[in-house]
Parts: sequence; structure tokens; C-alpha cells
Amino acid sequence: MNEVRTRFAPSPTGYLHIGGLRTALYAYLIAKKNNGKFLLRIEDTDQDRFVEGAIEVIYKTLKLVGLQHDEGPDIGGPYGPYIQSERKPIYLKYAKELVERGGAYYCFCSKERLDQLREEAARNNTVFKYDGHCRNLSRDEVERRLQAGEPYVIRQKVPYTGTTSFHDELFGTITVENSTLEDGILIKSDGLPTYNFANVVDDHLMKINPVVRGSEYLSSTPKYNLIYESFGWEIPKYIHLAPVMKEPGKKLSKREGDASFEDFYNKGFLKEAIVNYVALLGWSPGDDREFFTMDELIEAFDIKGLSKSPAIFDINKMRWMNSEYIKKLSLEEFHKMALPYYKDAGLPDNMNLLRLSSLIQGRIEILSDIPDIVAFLKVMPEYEADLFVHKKSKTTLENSYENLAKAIEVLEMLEEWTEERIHQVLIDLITQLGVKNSQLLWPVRVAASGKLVTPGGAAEILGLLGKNESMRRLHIGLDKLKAALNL
RNA sequence: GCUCCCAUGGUCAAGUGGUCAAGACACCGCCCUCUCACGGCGGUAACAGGGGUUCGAAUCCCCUUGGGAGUGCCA
Repeated sequence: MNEVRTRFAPSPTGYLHIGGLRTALYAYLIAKKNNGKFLLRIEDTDQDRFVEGAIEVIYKTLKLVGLQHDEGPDIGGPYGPYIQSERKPIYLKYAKELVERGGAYYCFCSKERLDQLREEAARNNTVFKYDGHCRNLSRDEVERRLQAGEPYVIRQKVPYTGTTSFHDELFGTITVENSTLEDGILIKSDGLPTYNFANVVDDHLMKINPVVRGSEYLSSTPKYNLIYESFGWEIPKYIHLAPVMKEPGKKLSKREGDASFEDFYNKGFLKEAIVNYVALLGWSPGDDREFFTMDELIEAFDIKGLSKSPAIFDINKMRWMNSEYIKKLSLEEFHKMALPYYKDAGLPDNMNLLRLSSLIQGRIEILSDIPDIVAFLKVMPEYEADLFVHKKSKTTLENSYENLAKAIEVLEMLEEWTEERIHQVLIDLITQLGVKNSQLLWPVRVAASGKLVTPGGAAEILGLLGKNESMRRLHIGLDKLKAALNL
């Protein structure tokens, strides 16, 4: 049995899309599940699409999420180079061999001629298909035009009749009529191969098996098999993956800046949560488990659990999963991650931020939720007096005014300004007054925060704010109530 | 248009001829509670439609419909 070797073969066109990450993950899992190798190959045969720095983003991302490759451009390996543009001579050599073997031919058709054909096709409401103009040029003519330095491409010679089949581990056997296939270009006029040729040559030379890739390659796979056959190469196993879709209603677009791993990561999604969520998008372990470490994924992964239909990316569920990961963090770990956000929010340094972290850890889904939820600690929001009125807590403007005034009295006298003492003093007051907890605590919390919803209750907020700021805010609240009551 | 693929709740999905058709997210209700969240409990919600095969179909076959992909000197 041969070694299992899978590859992730992105083109350096920018950020790593979430669908690409999933493809890489599955390829990695398949390799590791079988004690095989996972390699990285850069498919940059389209020089027009090259984006500066894109390869580095790929390295960085794969490393960050723990999909460490065993062979690749940055670490080398026995089958390099691993960047296609550096393999240029290899492809040409094999293309020429393919011509000799009758699986390909030189084509001298100009761009203009092709465009004209395309136009005609459009006018006739049909689809352009290369007409085979150069398919049967004589050897001499080809030689003569090559000598003359005419620009050329090399095209695949697909049989006009018959059928071609291939077997996919997931989709089963798929058969197509050769007449629906086209004589695609293998070597471009710039001498570089197209993907259609490079992937076959590289996968063979790099001993890739199985070939794991998106299902968009399903319909061109017969053409690849024809190439393998012409060379007499062993055909690899195929595992085609159903795509990840954007939710129709909501846009998950590049424009919105939230379709790539990096964007999610920067928004405060934990890398483990992203990987975990993405793993479950199109794959199921067959049982109810839904939280996995990378090692657990390797253990649990089986291509039998792969789905054949497209999966819609649900940011909502990923947020939920992220919140679960946040809750699992130790307070210290979470605090460390939250700190930069506190800084951005401009919270005072002397505030007990560790305590704040413990209050918000269970209340946020992603890290970037933090600024909004803590903003009131820096600047007291504007609010209306009717915020004090809450039916469930049985508070009115009147009793809020009375109770808040009493709370201010006892707090004013409190020297040791700790959360515990504040709480104690307020509870004692409640007992003494014989009111419901909420009737006192509600107005205090509202006055302290100016908000309907806060992380933590009255005592926690007062504790965070410190005595000076607390008393200032409570008095503002009292004044608001006074004004509202026309006192 | 042509070719290929796919089809269980709004979403992710289990299910492989006999189940009251799992579970999760979201949503709703109740409990907890000084608010919200967390947590606990409960609920609404699905086999796209039509034909077959079979004693019996979500599971097998065909058609329709819907969705996806390919049809580039992109990958």
C-alpha cells in the first residue's frame, strides 16, 4: 500500500477563503488520519493574478490554525520545487512528450480568430467550442511554423467519440461523453501550463494520492484522466468536496470583508472555533459530537461523513461556537485576549479589568463585541429617567428616587470600596427598608451605568467604577429623578 | 443553451427498506435572577412534487421541479 499524500494547492490570489481553509483542513485530516504526508503547492501559473504577499498569508494562516505541511515551498521536500512557476521547464517537457504520444497538439490559432469564433457562437446562441482547426496539422507544417517563431499553445487532443469515466470516492463513478469535452489549452503562449495540465503533472510527480479538491473540478476530471492514460500513469483516487456557499440573504462577501479566515480572526473569532466550525460544514462524525480539537478531528475524520451537497455558511452558528470556546477559556487566558480591546475602549488603567473580564466572558460571542459592552464604563451614556421604571422589578420614578437617595447615603459613608462591602451595605439597606432586592438594586444599577443592560449588577459596576465616579453618577441619576418628578 | 452533480426543519446535519424521522444553531415559552447573558427545562419546525419497485419506503428506480458546478491562454 502506497503512502497517503494529499496536497493543498491554492493560488496566491489574496486571502485564504473560508472554503479554501476547509479544503486544506480535509486534505490535512485525510493525510494525518492515514499517517501520510500533507503538502503545500503554490499554483501561480497565472501571472496576472499574482498578489504580492499572498503566499506569506497562506503560510501564516496554515501555521496559525495548525495545518502544518510536511513538504512545501518554504520547507522543501523531495519533490520540489513546490511553486509551479518554478517548474516551468518540467511542464513543457511533458507537454511535448504528450504531443509525441498523440494526446496533444500544437495550435497556432490567433487570439483574433478565436475571438471571432466566440462571437459567432454568441450570435448563434450556442457556446464556443474550439473547432479543432490545428488538430491535424502535418508534422512538417508544425515544424516549419515553430521554426518561424510563430506563437503557439499546446492543446489536449480529446477523442471526438466514446466516453470517459472516472471514480470518485464520494460521488461514485461518473461517465461523460467525450464529445462534450473540449480540446483545452495545456501550455499557454507564455510557455506556462494551465491548471488543467500542471495539476496532472504535479500530482503525478509529487505522488499525490488521493487527490482532494473542490467539486468544481468534477466536470474536468475526465479530461485529466485522459491525460493520465496518454502518459500511462496511474490514476489517483479522487475525493471531491462539495462547496461552501454564502447565505443567499446575507452577504458574506469579500467586499464586506468577512469571507476570509484572516478577517474572522481579526474580528475576534478564535482560531480553534473557526476550524471546528468549518470542519462541521459539510462533514459529520456520525454522532452528536460537535466540539473537536485538531487531534480529535484526526481521530474522528472519515470521508464517509462528507456531504455531497453544498453547505451554507452560517455565521450565526459560528458565533455561537466561538462563544462556547470563549467560555472554555480560563479567566487568565480570556483576560489576556480581552486586554487590547479594553485599551481600545479607553478604559482607565486603575480599573479592575480582571474582574471585568470575569463579568463579560460569558456574555460575548466574539472578542470584538467587547468595546460596545464596556463603553459605558468610560463614558456615562445619556439616558432618560424612565429607564428607572421597570415593571418586573416593581420600580417607579417615586420609589427609585427614594431608594436611590437612601443608597447614596449609605454608600457615601462606605470607606472600604470593594464589591463585597458595597454588596453587603446595599443588602443590609434592603433588609432594613423591607423592600424587594430589585427595588433598590435596579435604580442603583441604572444610575451607575445609564444602561438597561449591563455586564454584572449594581455592586459589580460600582466596584469597577470606584467611589468617586460612582457617587458622581448616582447623584446624576438622583437629579434626573428629581427633575422627572418635578421636585 | 449543453454537460455533470446534488436534494431531510430557516441553517448545519443523523438516518443507508420497518424509527413516534436524532442532535446542534436560530426562534418561542418557563425557571433561575438587581438587567442582559450564562445555565436548566420545554416547545414550534423537515423527508421538494409525481409516478413506480416492495408486505413495507426519507432510504431503490424514473420523471418533474429546485439548487450547485463546469463550459477561459483562471485555478
